[in-house]
Amino acid sequence: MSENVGRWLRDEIENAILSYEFAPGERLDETVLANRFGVSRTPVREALMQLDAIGLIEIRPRRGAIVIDPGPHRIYEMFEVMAELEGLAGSLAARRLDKASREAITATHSRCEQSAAAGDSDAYYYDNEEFHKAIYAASRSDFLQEQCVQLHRRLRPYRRLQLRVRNRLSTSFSEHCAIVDAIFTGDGDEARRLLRTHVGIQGERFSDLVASMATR
Amino acid sequence: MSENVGRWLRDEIENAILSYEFAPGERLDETVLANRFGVSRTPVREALMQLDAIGLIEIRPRRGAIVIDPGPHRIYEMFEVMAELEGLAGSLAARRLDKASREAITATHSRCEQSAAAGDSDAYYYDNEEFHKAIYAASRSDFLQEQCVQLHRRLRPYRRLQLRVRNRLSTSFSEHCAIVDAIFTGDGDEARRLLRTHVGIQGERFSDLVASMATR
DNA sequence: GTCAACGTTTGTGTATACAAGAATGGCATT
DNA sequence: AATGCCATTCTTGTATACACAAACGTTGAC
Repeated sequence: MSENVGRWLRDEIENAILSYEFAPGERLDETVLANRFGVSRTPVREALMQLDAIGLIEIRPRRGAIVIDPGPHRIYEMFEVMAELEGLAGSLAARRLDKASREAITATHSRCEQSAAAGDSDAYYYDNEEFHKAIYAASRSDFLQEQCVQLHRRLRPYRRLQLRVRNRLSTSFSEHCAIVDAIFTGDGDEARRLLRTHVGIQGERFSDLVASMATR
Repeated sequence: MSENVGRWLRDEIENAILSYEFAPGERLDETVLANRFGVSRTPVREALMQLDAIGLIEIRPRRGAIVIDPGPHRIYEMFEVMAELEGLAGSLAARRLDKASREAITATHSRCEQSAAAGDSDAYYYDNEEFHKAIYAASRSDFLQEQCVQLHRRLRPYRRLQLRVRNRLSTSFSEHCAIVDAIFTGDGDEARRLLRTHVGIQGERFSDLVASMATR
């Protein structure tokens, strides 16, 4: 639990939104939330203001807060930006790689290998996250790392859907192998290119998924 | 003035920070701010929470808020990310250019030409901003556009310093010409490359500036 | 029967009061 | 004289109360 109620609530509500407990478009009543978490309206409001600033909810003056529904198109746009940022992280990582980062990438990469081999998509989902975070860290750019982590977090629910797709686990892992190779050989441009497609493909897959659901 | 006091305060304090009225590292006392703006502490706190979420200030639990001092290195990192995002915007703009965007770019571009010819760095500063925003808009990616505008805003104070540098106006404008060319001919890769260096060079110039001030 | 206007109700926006934690200064002790 | 501890004070964190705006339902008129 966090140091003060406001931040704790922010994390709590953020998780609830990201796990679809609070559905997109749903109205968030301050009093209801306050009762639910057993606190007064004040910290609830503070949490909501922060979530509004992050862009997870929208507070319409005097009309309450609603959970933002990004919509398929916007989610695709977010993946597009994510791809670009990860590409940059990869290219910087290739240039600036040091021993510690190299070890971190190797470690998370082999954990991915194990869970991919076991076909455990839940484990892979988690290990994959750590792998990507290791690359952000290896970029040695604090700002870039923060931006990546934040966007990664917001895209989490949409990424989760995809690993269940047939063969995605093994494809994803073989892409990882090529990325690790490029970074370890110091080929920044190649790392950038590979990461951009590796991430970008998720946006496209998401689009396909939505399209197939819409036409069904 | 905005629709409610909290948001108005957020903008007000944000501007004060970006214009160095509240210096980096300075402590922001809630009561003092409340008195200064003639409101109670509640909306002040709400404004501060939002600024914390955006990353302009840091709220240390039970110890008050301080204005974040990014420091030269972090500012360089921010320019690096900005360069990447602008590159993406340019490449998308080249691919998706429509009549309206083309006209907007042309219009802002020629305004830049005029103020560059007049040697009016203040006017150029403003026109340059509009030119870049026209490119963001031309990318037709709402999310990317928002991210760009936000980062652009945060980097504003550091960009302002640089236009005073000798010859920067004409160099900047000739870079613009090449960028417009690439976008209008639909050469996305070239637009990306040009924009990346056009923006990236500002980060480097900023570094040089800081270095020269430090060794003086 | 339908639409508009008014009143009621519900929920947000702001202020204030109170509680709890951190900083600061003084006093005592070594 | 310096350092450590305790008390006081100041500031933040949370709750509550009140004010005001918006939505909804009801009633009346056309």
